Amino acid sequence: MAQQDEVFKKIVSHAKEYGFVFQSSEIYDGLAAVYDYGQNGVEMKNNIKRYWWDAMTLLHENIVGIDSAIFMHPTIWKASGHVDAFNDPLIDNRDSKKRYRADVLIEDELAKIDDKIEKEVAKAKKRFGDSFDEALFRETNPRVLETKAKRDALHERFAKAMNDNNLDELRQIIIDQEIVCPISGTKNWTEVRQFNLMFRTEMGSTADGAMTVYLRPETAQGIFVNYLNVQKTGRMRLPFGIAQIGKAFRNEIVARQFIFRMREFEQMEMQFFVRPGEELKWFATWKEWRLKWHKALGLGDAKYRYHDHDKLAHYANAATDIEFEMPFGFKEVEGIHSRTNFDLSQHEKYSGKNIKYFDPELNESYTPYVIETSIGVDRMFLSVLCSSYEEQQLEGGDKRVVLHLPAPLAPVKCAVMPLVRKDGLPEKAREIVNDLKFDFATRYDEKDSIGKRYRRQDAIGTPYCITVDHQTLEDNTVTLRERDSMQQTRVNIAELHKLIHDSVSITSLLRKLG
RNA sequence: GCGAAAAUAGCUCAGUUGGUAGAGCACAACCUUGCCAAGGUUGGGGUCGCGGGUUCGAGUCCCGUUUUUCGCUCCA
Repeated sequence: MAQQDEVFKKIVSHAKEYGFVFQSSEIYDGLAAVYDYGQNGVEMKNNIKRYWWDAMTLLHENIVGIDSAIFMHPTIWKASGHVDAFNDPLIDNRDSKKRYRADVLIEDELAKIDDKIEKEVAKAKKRFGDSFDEALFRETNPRVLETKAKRDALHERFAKAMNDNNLDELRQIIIDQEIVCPISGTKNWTEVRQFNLMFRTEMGSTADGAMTVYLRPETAQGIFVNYLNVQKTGRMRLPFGIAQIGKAFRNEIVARQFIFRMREFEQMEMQFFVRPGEELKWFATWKEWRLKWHKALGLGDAKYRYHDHDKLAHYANAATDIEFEMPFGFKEVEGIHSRTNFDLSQHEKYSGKNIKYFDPELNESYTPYVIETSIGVDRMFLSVLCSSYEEQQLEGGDKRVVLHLPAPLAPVKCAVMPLVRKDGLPEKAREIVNDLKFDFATRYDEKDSIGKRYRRQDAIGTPYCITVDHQTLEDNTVTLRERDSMQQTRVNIAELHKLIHDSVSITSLLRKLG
């Protein structure tokens, strides 16, 4: 395990050194769990997205894409359950390490004070028997009145703090009331923190007219609220799917492991709408299709496994993860969920609009069931990077660091280099670049020894290096050097385009999917 | 969130009991060689994460803070 940590550290360093991933805001000491993609990272990430997008929208005639806005009507998040599920002020006790809802602790305290009053009343009742005037007692007894005054003051203070969402005040109340942890019995409390999954902001430039909106915590809802628009304008018939790639935002408490868990991340989600009762059949189909998509990259079949959920979320009736073996263990890369008709029903309820699908074959309206496939772009990126990284021992004691990226995902497809920087070889190499650059990400490099230049390309996973030598000037042939095998073949310049295209295009991957 | 460790050049790291910041690689220019990195010359790049304190003097000691990593916890 320690060795694997070392490898992961090297991969993180490599990602930075070669322009794949940088810490966000690095010159300002960084921003926790936020990362930027560099010049090579963005190319690879775009290739991953292209592969997914094309696999969804080109290979399935009943799947179309959309691009919904990050801002959505706030009620959408009420309907989806995101607002209620994560909106509590939480406080930890440092000694017991238990976490409590601050408002519940204070409510318990209020209840205790109420008990005190009731006890006082009960005591008096016992003492005075039948002649006891309870109402009068409550209104006149000084001890009851004093306790009740305290209670009301506390309640008012608490209500105001909750209303203002004043977390410091909530903590101050807990301290002032000397509330102790039921387990440790101590008052060693942390700050009160709002545990809120969603990032909140305001829409509207004037303070009084502003409305609270959220940065979407998932892209799926943008699909649900548009599904009928797409169905009607695209003349879609069930079953059909809507695909979307976009940023999502979650205020994770613990965000860690490089780009595996970030606060701002990118999702590729596809919601597949089916007839009620057919959802489990489609769930099984998508489970299989999605794994096939992963395996076509050739990162190694043994690196994948399913993880079926035993505990299901409130909206699901079946769920599985596709896990990938990262240096820190098997981790979820994609989730496939049978979400029932939960989301669409909720939106129907909260919007008050009829968003049922009219099925012309059955001649009836119903709320479709949904199969969701949801994959994290950044996690996908990390899995590709980790499984491609190798420190290779070569014959003769040499070492090289090479990224065995699937060629269609590589940020640079080919590098053209003159063997020497004279005799017209650079000019010839430039000619080749100027032809290839229209179709492939192509680099030119003439600096340092040829071996060094090959290694530089290995480090960023460039599948092909094309070298121009003196023979090139005579017969228009070059050497084509392949990254993984380091084998060189002599080919005519006219053949380059096809040779490269056949292995670096996204199409070559798609064909494996049939 | 709790606990532990770490932070010095783009990367990997050294820096003695506190005394004027270093190496290798990388980068730039020039020369040389020319098919699997690490020839020569020269050069650029660091207020040692940030803030405060102790001291005549802090990369080094103390406090705080930020970020990262690991374990626990939480969450999908």
